[in-house]
Amino acid sequence: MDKLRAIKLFVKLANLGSFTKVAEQTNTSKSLISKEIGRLEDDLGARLLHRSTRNLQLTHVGEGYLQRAIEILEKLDDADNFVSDLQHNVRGKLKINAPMALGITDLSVLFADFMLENPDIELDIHLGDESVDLVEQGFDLGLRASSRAIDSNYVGKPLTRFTYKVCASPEYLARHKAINLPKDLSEHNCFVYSYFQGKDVWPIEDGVAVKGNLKVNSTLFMMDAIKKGLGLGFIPDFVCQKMIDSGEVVEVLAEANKPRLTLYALYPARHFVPTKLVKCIRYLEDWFDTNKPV
Amino acid sequence: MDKLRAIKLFVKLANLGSFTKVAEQTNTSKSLISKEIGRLEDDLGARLLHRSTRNLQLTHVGEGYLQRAIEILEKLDDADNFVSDLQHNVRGKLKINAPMALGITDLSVLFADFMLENPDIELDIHLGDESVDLVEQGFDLGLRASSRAIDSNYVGKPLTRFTYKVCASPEYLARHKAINLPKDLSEHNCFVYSYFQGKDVWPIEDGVAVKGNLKVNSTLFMMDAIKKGLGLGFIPDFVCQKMIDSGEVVEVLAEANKPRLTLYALYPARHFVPTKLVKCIRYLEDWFDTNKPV
DNA sequence: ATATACTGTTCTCAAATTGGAGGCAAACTG
DNA sequence: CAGTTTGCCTCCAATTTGAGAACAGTATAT
Repeated sequence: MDKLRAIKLFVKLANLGSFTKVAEQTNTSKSLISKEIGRLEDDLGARLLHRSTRNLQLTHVGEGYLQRAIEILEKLDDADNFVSDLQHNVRGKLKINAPMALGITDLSVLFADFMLENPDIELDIHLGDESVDLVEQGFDLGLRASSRAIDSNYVGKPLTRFTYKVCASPEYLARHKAINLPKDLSEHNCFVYSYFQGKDVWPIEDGVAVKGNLKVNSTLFMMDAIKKGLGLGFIPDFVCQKMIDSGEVVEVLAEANKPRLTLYALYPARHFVPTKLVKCIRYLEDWFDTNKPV
Repeated sequence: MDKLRAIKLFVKLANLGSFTKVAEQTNTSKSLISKEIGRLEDDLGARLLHRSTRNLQLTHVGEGYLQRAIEILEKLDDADNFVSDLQHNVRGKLKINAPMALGITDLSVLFADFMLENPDIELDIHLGDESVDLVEQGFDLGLRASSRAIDSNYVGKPLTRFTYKVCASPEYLARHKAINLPKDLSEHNCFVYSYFQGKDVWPIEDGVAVKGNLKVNSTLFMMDAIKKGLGLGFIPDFVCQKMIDSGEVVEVLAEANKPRLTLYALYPARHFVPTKLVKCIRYLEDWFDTNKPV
């Protein structure tokens, strides 16, 4: 028995004061209403209203139950609306995880733009390179750079493709041995990004073991050290491209085989993606389409 | 779809953290739980929890919905308990309607006894001969004297049978014409009970038109006038019997055909009679069984 | 009075929904 | 790398369901 519907019908019946009218208003039959109210009364073990063919009268019990029933239905509506709001409204929090490695550069601009366009969406951005489980940590969205396919529990929308470049300042190159082959790097001061998975091995060609006197978890910090001519860095192109273009730093080993990664927008579950999240993801896609014609 | 059960299962699921455990605890199957939760999610249009084979995690939405769901279930329990209390507790008010005609005599004793035995029941007794609709006026119980069957909307428990007697004082009879046949009454001073349905016709044999100089809505008052030898009265036997036995008044036309009435305890609906009402009705039956061996 | 219209309930029966069993792929465990 | 456990899915029998008609009763109109 669908108690909820019975309660709804009971409230309606109490308002309209007629089984027939309730049936008409709900496009059902009199018999249904009669049965359903009867079932509810059976379930409660009490009579809710006295019926004479021409008159309906709430019982003492019915009186009290009606009041409570109304409250219950209100609370239910409330709960439904809560869900619906969270689902369809472009409002509320959006908890996002992005790797520090690329968070500081373009993403800051990107999300600033997004927030301008969607003032009702509250962003809660966690930058960090630890591999976190989105669901476990309650993230709505995660950005991941990956060369391989995506974990099947998540949907991964590819946003852009990027690669890494080995950068150094012109001064550094002038003052040190020439770098013609990947293995030449082992004799240079190669900065290491703290959370880089391969740690002391740069994924150039088959991988090159490197060492250096700076380890830091910020590519921008690293870029500054490179610009000062202190050493070499293995830097994502979206971080270093502008400086290469301006001549501040120079790319070496441009021809060497380096991984081409894809930046994914990762989000859990495939059904019922909240619209605010959909909006955000779409924004990400658009932004990378227009601002990053790699 | 039984949304309520789905909600209950969802709450249980959120607590136990496992579809399988919920199935075990509810003696149902995994598939049911899965289906039901799925249905709820469909209905809400949102995912309530992320499931990976080894881990359940409430969604943002699910988190909020859970909270509300718990409140809803509490309110529902509350409503059920309210009904149950009102239904089963031997406490609370009992609104009773009884005809004035017989209310003043035995009923006062009867209900006094009843209240002694049931101190938790509050009686609200309305004496009156106007024919009131029990349900409309919110009465739980009505006492009715009737010769015919009972209105089908009510259940009528017969309590006792009684009849009427034509009474006069010995003095009155000595000072007036003899009364041998019903029609002789028309030449006597016959008191009329105000609310008596037949008004000026006493239902003796085929009915006898009478007239008199007293009209009152209390048989006790009338009895006093009779005892003083002022006239004749058509009096229920439970009012006059004792005085007849003691010789204070005398019955005339004892052989004439007078209506035999039944006193009914009338109450609405045959299902789900509140226990306090059941108790009261049973008390009435017992009382009349033992105290009134007519 | 008699007829009429309208009430809520009951009955029947076809149709929809249901829930359990078993199999499934996935994924955490050791 | 098995092995176990998880949630999900498909299929089918069984139950439940609800519309419609017939019903019993009553108020209103004639």
